[in-house]
This record gives sequence, C-alpha cells and structure tokens, in this order.
Amino acid sequence: MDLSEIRLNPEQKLAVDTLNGPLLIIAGAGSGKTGVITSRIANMLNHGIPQSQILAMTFTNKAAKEMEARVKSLTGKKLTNLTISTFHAFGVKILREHYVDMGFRPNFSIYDTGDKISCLKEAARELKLKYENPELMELANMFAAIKTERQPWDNTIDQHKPLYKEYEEHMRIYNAVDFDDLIVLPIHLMEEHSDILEKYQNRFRYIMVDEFQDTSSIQYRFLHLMAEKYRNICCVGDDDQSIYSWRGANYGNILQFEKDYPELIEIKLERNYRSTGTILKAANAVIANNTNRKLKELWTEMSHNEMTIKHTLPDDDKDEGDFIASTIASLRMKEHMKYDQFGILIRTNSLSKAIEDALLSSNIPYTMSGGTSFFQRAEIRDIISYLRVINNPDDDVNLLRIINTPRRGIGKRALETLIDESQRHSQSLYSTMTSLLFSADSELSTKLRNGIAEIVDLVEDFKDRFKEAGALAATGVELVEEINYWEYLLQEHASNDKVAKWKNDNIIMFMDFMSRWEKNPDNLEPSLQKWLNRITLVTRDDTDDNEAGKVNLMTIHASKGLEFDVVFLAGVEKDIIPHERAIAEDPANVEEERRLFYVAITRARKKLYITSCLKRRQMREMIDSSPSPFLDEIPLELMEAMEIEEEVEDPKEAEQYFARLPWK
DNA sequence: TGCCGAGGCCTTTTT
DNA sequence: GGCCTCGGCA
Repeated sequence: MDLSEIRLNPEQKLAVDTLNGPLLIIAGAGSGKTGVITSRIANMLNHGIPQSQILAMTFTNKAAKEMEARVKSLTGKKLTNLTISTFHAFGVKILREHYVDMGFRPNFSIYDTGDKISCLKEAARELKLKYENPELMELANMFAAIKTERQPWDNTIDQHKPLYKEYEEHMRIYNAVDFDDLIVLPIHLMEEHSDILEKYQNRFRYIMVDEFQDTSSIQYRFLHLMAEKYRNICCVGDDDQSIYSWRGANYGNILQFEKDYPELIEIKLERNYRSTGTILKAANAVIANNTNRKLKELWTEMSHNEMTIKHTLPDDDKDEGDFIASTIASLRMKEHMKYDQFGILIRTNSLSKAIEDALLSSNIPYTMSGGTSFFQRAEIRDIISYLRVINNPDDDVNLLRIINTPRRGIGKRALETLIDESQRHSQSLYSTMTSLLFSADSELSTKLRNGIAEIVDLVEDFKDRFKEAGALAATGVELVEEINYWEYLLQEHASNDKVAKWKNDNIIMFMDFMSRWEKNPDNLEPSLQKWLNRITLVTRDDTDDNEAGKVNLMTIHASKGLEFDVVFLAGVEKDIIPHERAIAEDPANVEEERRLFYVAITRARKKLYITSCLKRRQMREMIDSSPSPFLDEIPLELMEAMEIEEEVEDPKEAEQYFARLPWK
C-alpha cells in the first residue's frame, strides 16, 4: 500500500502533514484516528525521520501491535527501530537499561495486582497488623494513588505510612517492582539524572500519544519531560471516551497540554466513517447529557436504509444469552455475516458467564478478552510462579506460592519460622533457606531440611537450564514434569479427574504460547525474564490472531478502539450501567459511566442490539432488574422495542411487554 | 505440625 | 461456583 492511495479529509490531511511542533488532535469516535496516526508515522519515515527517533505510546499492547502492522503495510519497511509501546512496557525498557541507577538487580520481577496484595499482606504480617481482604485492596489503591502523587499524605491516612514503608522495603528485598513503579521510577531517574534525561530526549525527538484522555497526571509528566526539549509531541484523544479515571486517568491533561505548549496546533476530527446515522445520533444524544466536555458533534454521510437500534427485555440472563446466540446464528444465515463481525459488550466480567454458556451450547466460536484471563487461572499462576522464582529467587511472593505446591512438608509453622528468620536478617526467604541449608548447626528437622533442599536444588538446577539458549518452552515442559504437577492435579481433583485433565491441558497450551513466542523472529534474544515481563503486561490473551472467525465477547473497557458490524450491548440495566458501586463512590461518576455507554454504542457500524434483563442470577439467587436510565437518553424514534420471537404469541403478552418499557 | 474438609465470602472497569 | 480460612484430626 502507498500513502498517497489513502484518501484523507482536509483535517486528517493537516494532521498527517504536521510533523513538527506540538499537535493536539481531538478525534471523535470512528473518525479514522488510527489511520491518521499510522499515516502520520509513515509520513515521518517518508520525510527521512529515522525510525529510532520516533516514540509512539499506546494504551494497550494490542493497539501497539495493530499500529505497527499498519505502519508496516503502509511503508513496506522493516520496523526494527521504531518504538511503539505502552507506557508500562516502555517503563520496563528503561528499567532494563538503568536498573543499577534505580537500585535493582537485572532479573527483577514485575508484580501484578495479585502479587502486590500478597506482598502487602506479608508486610502487614511483619508489622503484626491484620487486615481483611477488602481493606488490603483499599490500602493497595491508596498506596498507588500516593505513589503516583494523586493523593498526598495527610493526618487521615498517616497511620498507614509504616505499612507503606514496609511494603516498599519488601519490594526492594524481593527485587520486585509494581505497575506504578514502571511509570514512577523512570520519572525519578530522569529528574535526578539530567544526563539520562537528555539521552532519552535526544533519542526520541518525535513523540506520539494515543488515547491521550486516558493518560494519568504522572504519565503526562513523563511525556512532558521527554518532549520539552524538541517539542515535537502529538497527542491524540477524545475527552468523551475517557473511561479510566479510577486508574488515575485525567482528561484535564488535555488542558494542561494546551497550557504547556501554547504554540500547539489543534485539529478536530468530527467526521465519522464508522457508524450509521442512527447509531451516531443516538450516541450524540447520550453524550450531550454530560457537562464539561470539549464541544464537538460527530456527523456522517453514511447511506440510508439503516436499521433502528433494537431493544429487548429478556426474562433473565439465560434468555439474554439465548437471544444473542440465536440472533447471531440467524444473521449469519440470512445476511452471510462472519462470526468476527459480531461484538458482545458487557459492563462487568461477571456478566459473561450466561452469555458464554449460550454461545457454547449453540456451538458459536467466541473469544473472551480481558478479565480473569487465562493467565490468572490457578494452575497457570502456579507454573508462572515457578518460572518467576527461577528467574529471581528473591521473589518471596512467588516463592511462597509454590514452596509447598505440590506438598513438600513445609507447612505453616515452618514457614513462619523461616520468614521471621529472613526478616531478622533483612534478606529474602530464599537467601535464608540457602544459608540455613549450608550452615551445619541449624536446627532443622530432617523433613524440613529435605523440603528446603528439594526446592533449592530445583531452582538452582533450572536456573542453569533456562540460561541455555533457545530452549525456553522445552525447559518449561521439563520443569512441569520435574515437579510432578500432573500427579498433584490428580490428587487435588481426585473426585473429578476431568478437571485435572482440563487444567493440564491449560498448562500444555501455556507452554505452547511460550514456544510460539520463542520462535517468533520478531522477538530478539528471547529470555525467561523477557517472557515473564511480557505476560505480566499482557492481560488480553492475544494468541497470535487466533481470534479470526470468532465472536468477540468483552467488557466495554476492553472494546475501546475496536469496531464491529453488529454490536450486542448486554446487561443494560439499572445498577449495572451506571454501575451502582461507581455511583456510590461519587455520584459525579455518572458522567464517566455515560462515557462508557457512549463508547459502547459507538463501537457499532451497522446494527446495535441492546438487552436489559428483567431478572438476573446473582451468586445464588435471582434478583429483579430493570432497564438502565441511560436508555431514556436515546431519542425514541431511533430505538425500537423488539420482542423475542418465540415468546410473543399472545397479544396480551405484547401489551404487557410495552407496559414494562421505562419510557412509557 | 501438616493436611483435609467445611463454611463463608466475593472483583467494577486494567496496565 | 470457586477460592480462602479456620478448626479438628492424624
């Protein structure tokens, strides 16, 4: 493909041609944003800007991958030096280059939320504090806010300072960093070492940021640091699609950007190329209820003979799933649509269950991305923990997870003694274990000594084996055999060996991912640590485009940036969207929930189906539900109530149906 | 002291 | 429906 073949409207063209100086692109949903960004990069390359000087920041790894593929097809060039990365992955890159300056050893671990909670729990135990899980999660969120400077210490929370300090100390001992560190540590590094800052400024003279509305204040500070000198920074965003404020996203960054770079050029992309007029009108009407937004109105020249938005009220979540499955099946038959043209969007992961059941029983292939993904399954986490410990034996959190899995006779009591011992010496558990093992006079019971020796031998043995080049996955398979994990699974699921088999299959699949990653020529010098870093930063299981030919089921959050010909928006009910907990936190959150609803609607190209159940299974019981108040914001003429076919035989029933509609 | 079974509880969204 | 915790047993 050639750049000149791409037809751009005047605003898009201006965006693509403006290569120097600060640029702000306000890009409405479906306005061809990705095309503009990739064309702009291609244009830079055509103008002789070296790949190595370009840094493009994206929000997800998936977006990064897609962007790279599109630039590749536009330019036909090999992109060995172009950096397209998420903020977090870029942080890892800097950490890998400068771990010494930051006080880490080379094989550092990256802790995800679960590891973080475990580490916090350990730290609390050390201080003889006991917290319930929800409290720990609250503390974890608070500490994240403090670390990223969203919240200062004050006398209402100062009591938690010791725990915070203890947590940080543990992380140092474990040679581990958390997600926030990946952003914060590079900033500190650059602020403290002007030579390093300058190195990065000179290296990346052209910076682009996608999904700018979802950057946090601290991420903005990072961008500003990097871009200040050459001022070639282009931010692309849409304040109406800001849906990550709970994670620190601050769309006020758009205003800050205008302040810091008063010379910037601002371009608005308001022409929508994605959706039908009906869908667009509905989206515009919904988002118009938000205050405090940059004014823009999307418009389209899409052809007519459009379908209205269809709304149905299934009796319960099972009916909802069945409705979606049968509609997909019939559209596929009647309109020859392919599975991957369908997207099913949900507000929370827990809503997926009933839909998945329905898709499965209708034999409709699907992928569920995000959420409790594959990598979170207990058996996969176990194996990952082994790999983490082999890579970084000081990683106590992961060592604790596997030290007695499968059973090695190292029980609770023994562990407590070991942990106390390591605390006394301010060293990691593993160091304590090795020194105990080699000191002759330690009073270890034979049983305990054997258990410890077993794990230490295993780690030392596999540390070497993994270092041998080119055999990551093969060594992984050997590891799984060595620890007898299959035996353990059988034992654990003695009553149901189908489960054991299923879990074992998952591990085989996991090893297969590893093998494919290892063999991919794009991954230069694959190593155990690189693989581990990668899988902690990738939640979405992007299994090398296995998704083709499957229906896409995902949360609304995960759908950002994607589009589908047909979208089903399920669970559009009171307390689900807007979510009750979001509103309970702060009633003002209704605006973000509305943006979420807006993002969901604008994913649809041609057809949009909305479902609201009247009852829904929650945990054990059936609870009553009612349609979301957001539905009232869609103009009546754009949306049509639709009966679920088999059910309405009786006119009376239809009458009742209409009586139940919220706007009647 | 380690292991196993019973009972309670829950995650809103993700790098 | 599954994971974690606690209490009793070997």
